[in-house]
Amino acid sequence: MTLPSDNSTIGVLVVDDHAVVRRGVVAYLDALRNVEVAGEAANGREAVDLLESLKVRQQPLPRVALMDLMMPKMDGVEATAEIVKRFPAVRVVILTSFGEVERIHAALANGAAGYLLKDAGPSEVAAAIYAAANGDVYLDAAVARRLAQKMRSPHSGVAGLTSRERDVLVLIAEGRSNREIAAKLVISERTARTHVSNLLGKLGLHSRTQAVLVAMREGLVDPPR
Amino acid sequence: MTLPSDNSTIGVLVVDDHAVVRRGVVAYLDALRNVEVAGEAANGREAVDLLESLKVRQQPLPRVALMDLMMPKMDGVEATAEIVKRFPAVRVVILTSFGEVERIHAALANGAAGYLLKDAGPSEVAAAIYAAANGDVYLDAAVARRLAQKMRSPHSGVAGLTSRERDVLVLIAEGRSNREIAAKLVISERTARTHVSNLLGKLGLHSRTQAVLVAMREGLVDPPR
DNA sequence: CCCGGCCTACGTCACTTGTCGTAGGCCGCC
DNA sequence: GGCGGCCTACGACAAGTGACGTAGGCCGGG
Repeated sequence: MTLPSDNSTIGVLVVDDHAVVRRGVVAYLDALRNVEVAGEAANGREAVDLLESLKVRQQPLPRVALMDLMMPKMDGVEATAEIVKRFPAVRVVILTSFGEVERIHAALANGAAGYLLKDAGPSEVAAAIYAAANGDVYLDAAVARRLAQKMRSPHSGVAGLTSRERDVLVLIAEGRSNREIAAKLVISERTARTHVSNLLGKLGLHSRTQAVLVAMREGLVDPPR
Repeated sequence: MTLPSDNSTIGVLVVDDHAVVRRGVVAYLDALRNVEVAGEAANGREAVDLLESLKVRQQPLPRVALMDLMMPKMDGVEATAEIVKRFPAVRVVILTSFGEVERIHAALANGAAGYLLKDAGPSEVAAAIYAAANGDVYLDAAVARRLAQKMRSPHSGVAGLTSRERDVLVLIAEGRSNREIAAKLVISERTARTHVSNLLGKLGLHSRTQAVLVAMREGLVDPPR
């Protein structure tokens, strides 16, 4: 674990919809001498608003945001994009329960500076914060492995799909029929079926029901609640 | 919030696969004077083993176990059943992220003494522990509402399904075809289709793909990981 | 004992889904 | 300019799916 290059205290914003988790993270951070909890937020919207209000009051922004994915109001992927765009000085580290390849991709593509799983211990959280504050990117070992795994086989996962095929897959995972998909995407039902057939082939599946599970597993859609 | 009837310290076993969550819960509990963390476990198996080893060494068992659902090795529902059966003195309180009706039912049917959501604050956790220690059952308000809601409409949710139909629904939610379902359940494919058709009707659905989503929403199956 | 509900099973029909091949228009890259 | 990939679209066919009605055996409650 590398300490940050300067000695100043690192402000950290904790974003999670579960109070228990925020409490746990804060407990982790309290044990770190050069880290200070700069605030808490229960969802992405709150986080952005909080940063905004700090900015207008010309108060110092936290250097790092520890953020859950899967929150109401605004999820972590959206919030990351928003924060990276509007507050480039704030480095976003994802801290989430699940390692879905698709969300990992999305988060990193949106400028996340790290990705942790919630079974991480205090030292990993610390390492990720220090890395982020230093401008580095920290990936949980399990996450990195999963990412590398998918990289190696470029045509196995959802990564091998075209953007249109992903659109279709998302709709399949919402329980839509081919007809509905066609209507939503403003294409003919035949074309929708072409996309379905092609994506099933690429994923090595034989039915849309299985496709639903793959879409969930890869984090392409939220589990229904 | 009612304090426990006697003054002795309440031992609490914390069971969750996420270290951060355990840390948060422990932080909650540390603030309660008459509660003591009696141990931690990362899954149901560990929890049962820990209780077992305490028992053989004739050490006092915790009065309450705070348990997550959805853990590797042994999930919370199974673990609850096991603990209630083998260690009746230990009251199990569920503490989980999601309020799926089906799991709530399963957990309570297995003898859980409470059901909390992870967005609960410290006071709710405390109330649930005290209630459990007193022999009462504590239900999170949102959970109770959801439960009551489903009670009122006996034939809308998965509750209206026969046990065989639930079996079929679970297999549908695993992406199985009618033929596979028939093979698994050792019935004819026609019969499997009868069950499918009947359960779709009861749930007000028109395709097995939608049934997958309902099964997930109700907690009848785990989201695929 | 009879009734109701459940599980089993079949036939039939309509519809949906998935496969295969084909093909034109568009766009970006070399 | 040519080539490749993508999106669009169709025909035809096979297979899977879902709806409806029917029916026998079993079991538990009144």
